[in-house]
Amino acid sequence: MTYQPAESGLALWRRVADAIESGIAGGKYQAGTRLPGELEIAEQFGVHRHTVRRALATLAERGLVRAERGSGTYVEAQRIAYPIRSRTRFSEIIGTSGREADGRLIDSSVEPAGADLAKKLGLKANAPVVRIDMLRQANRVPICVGTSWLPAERFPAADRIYKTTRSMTKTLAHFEVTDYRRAVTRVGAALVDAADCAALDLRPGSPILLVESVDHDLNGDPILTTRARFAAERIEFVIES
Amino acid sequence: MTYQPAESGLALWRRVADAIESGIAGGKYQAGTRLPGELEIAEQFGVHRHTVRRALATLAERGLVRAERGSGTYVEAQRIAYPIRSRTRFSEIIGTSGREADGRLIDSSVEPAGADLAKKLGLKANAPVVRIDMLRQANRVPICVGTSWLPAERFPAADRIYKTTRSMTKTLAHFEVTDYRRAVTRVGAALVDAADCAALDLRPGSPILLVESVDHDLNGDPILTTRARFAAERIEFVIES
DNA sequence: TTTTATTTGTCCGTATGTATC
DNA sequence: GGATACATACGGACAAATAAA
Repeated sequence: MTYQPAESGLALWRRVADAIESGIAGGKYQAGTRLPGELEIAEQFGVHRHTVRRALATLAERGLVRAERGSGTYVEAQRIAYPIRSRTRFSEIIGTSGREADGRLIDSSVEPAGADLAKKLGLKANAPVVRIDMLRQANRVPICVGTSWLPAERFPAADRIYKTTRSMTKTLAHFEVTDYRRAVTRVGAALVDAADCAALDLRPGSPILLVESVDHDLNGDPILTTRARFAAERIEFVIES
Repeated sequence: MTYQPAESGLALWRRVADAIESGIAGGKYQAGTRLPGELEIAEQFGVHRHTVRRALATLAERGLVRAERGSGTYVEAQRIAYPIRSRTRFSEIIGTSGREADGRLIDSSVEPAGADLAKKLGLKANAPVVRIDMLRQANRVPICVGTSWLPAERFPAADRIYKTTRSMTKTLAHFEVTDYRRAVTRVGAALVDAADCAALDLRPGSPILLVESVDHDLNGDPILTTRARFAAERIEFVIES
């Protein structure tokens, strides 16, 4: 068990970290602004600069702040809470957070489904699917890039509908699918690649969240599967059981 | 819409990628083994090396393969599917996948809860909590490091129990909590820091999955909250709705 | 330890089909 | 139709890292 100062029962660096975190949560330090210098914070708490550095390091690891050598430590923007549940709609989620959702079609085509894709969508191998590559934004800030696939027989020219509606929900509604349910979601993480780096406006080496999902209509038939990359610094998934 | 060779309706590099992916899924290329060289694959499909490189790049982005300059391209180990549901138990999940789960206590103490922690656990500010830092492994491979907090009044010396049982489920059972439920899970991503880098046996700059969770007992009272960092290359979360 | 061959990474270029204005 | 931009595909050269002789 760790050494603990007798007076408080809490390691110094944890107290400093808690205080700074409270300052961010309470609005004392606004997103995007610069924190006081390490020496200044140290003086303020009456601790050594190393203690402040340890506190800042834990906050940086959790993505609350970002240190820039030679410049200072900055408060990161709060991540958008992105709930994953039976009813998961990008536009609804972003809209609820008080932001304006926007989708943009990057590319599309009709292709024969590979083995994996055919299985996910319950199709025969090489059955035609509509592929839609898209970029999704909240308040003009890119949130994710991804690819969706729909059965081409049931949803012919879905890509053209998406291009005008800029919303998957509206696109499906065009085909009389008024409601649908998320069946399964898989979440992993990786590093951004060069192409996504530009599309998502991220620095090279930034982490991204990989999401694979399958949606069913109300009869339980798969209608849509998506593979998306989210900017990890802007999003946090929330699963409520 | 993209240019497509008329004969097939599918871009060449996509066909190559699909074929290699099928080879991995079908066991033709086993995890950890080396794929044929780029030139060899190119000859096999009758395409240019650059076309193969594009196919491999997409597979690498999804974490299926990993290229090593001067050596070759290797099939990555399949990520462990880690379901997130009402009943989420590390040892059960790892055990079900045919692996041996193990937990190790790194550090612990009793501390006053900060504002955020007290709220999550439904305690008064500065109420004492037991903090347990731990490392969890599957087949001796580190999977995650994290910190759990429990109300100290209800679970006195929970850290000592954990140290011997090496399992949170067994620790809670010791306090007559035979069952508990995951209430909420938050998932983000970041880069590994120096300390976790060593603990998780990762290369610097590797992505990690950040997980914050709160568990309730069957009365709906919060009993446990955890903040963990998972090695993204070894784990994939699965949410079924 | 040094050399050599192999393999991936990066850059130059050319040609072609498609989409957009 | 023309001009432009972009993605695909091929060709070649060399650098950098690795592995084996």
